[in-house]
Amino acid sequence: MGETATAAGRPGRRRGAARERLLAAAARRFYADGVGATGIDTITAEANVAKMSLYNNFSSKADLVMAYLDARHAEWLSLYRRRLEEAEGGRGGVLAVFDAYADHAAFAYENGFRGCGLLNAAAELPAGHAGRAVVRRHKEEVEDLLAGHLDELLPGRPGQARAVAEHLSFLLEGAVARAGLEGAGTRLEHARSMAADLLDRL
Amino acid sequence: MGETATAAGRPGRRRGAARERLLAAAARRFYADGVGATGIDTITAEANVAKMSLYNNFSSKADLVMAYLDARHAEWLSLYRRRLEEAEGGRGGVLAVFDAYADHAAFAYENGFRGCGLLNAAAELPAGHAGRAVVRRHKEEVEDLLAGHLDELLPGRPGQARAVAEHLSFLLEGAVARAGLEGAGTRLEHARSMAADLLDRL
DNA sequence: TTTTCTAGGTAGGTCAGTCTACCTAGATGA
DNA sequence: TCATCTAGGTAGACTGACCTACCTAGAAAA
Repeated sequence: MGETATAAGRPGRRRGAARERLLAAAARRFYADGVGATGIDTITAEANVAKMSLYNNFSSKADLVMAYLDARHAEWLSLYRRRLEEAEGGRGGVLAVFDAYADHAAFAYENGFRGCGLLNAAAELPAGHAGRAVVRRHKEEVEDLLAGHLDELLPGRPGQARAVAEHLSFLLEGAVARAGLEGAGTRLEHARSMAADLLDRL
Repeated sequence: MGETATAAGRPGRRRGAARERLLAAAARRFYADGVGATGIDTITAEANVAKMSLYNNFSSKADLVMAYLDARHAEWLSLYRRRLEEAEGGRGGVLAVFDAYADHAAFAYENGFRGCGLLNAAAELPAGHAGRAVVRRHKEEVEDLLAGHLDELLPGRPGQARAVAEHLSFLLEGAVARAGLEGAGTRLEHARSMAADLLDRL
């Protein structure tokens, strides 16, 4: 690699940096190539980190996968909160959820957009794996957020709010899946306007 | 296994049987455990077939995966056609699509329902893989079928028919994904009644 | 001085795919 | 009806690549 051995020449020598670099590299590779298809060596090489640093920071690859899932959920949440700051009212809140997904889709992924990273990971995980529960909770949380905004739009009608929240969460989930197959965000734009129409007709 | 070596005692000795047994075993394991997590040896063992029979019938594991994807698409289509026979009109046709997915979900999978087998496989396949195009075409075909039934319900309004078809296909796709995370068909029932409501309001 | 990093290696397993050597059901032809 | 031929089946060893997980020895940082 022609790199010098001086500390200045190596960006990764900061204390605690290995964990961050590992998580970032794992997120890139897990999303672009899949969890099973990504080996330990690939991740440590991309993170510019020694193999043992992985096992000093995570107890196993499975542990790293769980950290990836938690991080991706947190990442989406922060996109959502940023959108929410600019949003107004229940309608704005609902659309902020859709926009947060669009923001996530617009990231510069190496192999293009491939759908929801959490759902893709869940598809690979074995039946009882704890990671599948994380993904399920993420989807439920998104639906809950939608329900909260709809409560604002439908005061005194919590039943309808929940039903519409489920409808919108299916719409969003389906659009993300289709967008992932096509590598483009068009389907997400459609879903957003479908959601807006649906809110107009409430 | 205590099996005798006589031809009668071995079910797999019929000519051409190896391919069928391999496809059936691959379908079970690929769906329940994932494509990447399922090895060649597992499939041949479950099919009660020699390893060479796999390579006599398929050029590689990738080839077997493609055959699995085609077979699963064909399987869904036959479920749909069966539902369509009992269905009446455009409304019945739309609901037949939803019912076909529910039928697929009700199969006795070893690890329970895990969502759309095609979408799950696509999540594991690398970016340019031909299998991803198969899955994409399957989803487009489903949307086209919906659009055809909606043309019947919305004569002279093909634009609206296409828009509603996209909406319904997202609804269906999202519900399947959520149902797969939960291992139950409840979400699919909800999606079906959402679709019925939506048709009533056209 | 202690902690955390580094490079690189090792152990033990699993993977896809190939090969050899043999077997058998069923079509073909006398 | 019987002998033969052959496509497609069998069991299982084997190769080379890759996987996770852990280890070592020394450098760097705090």
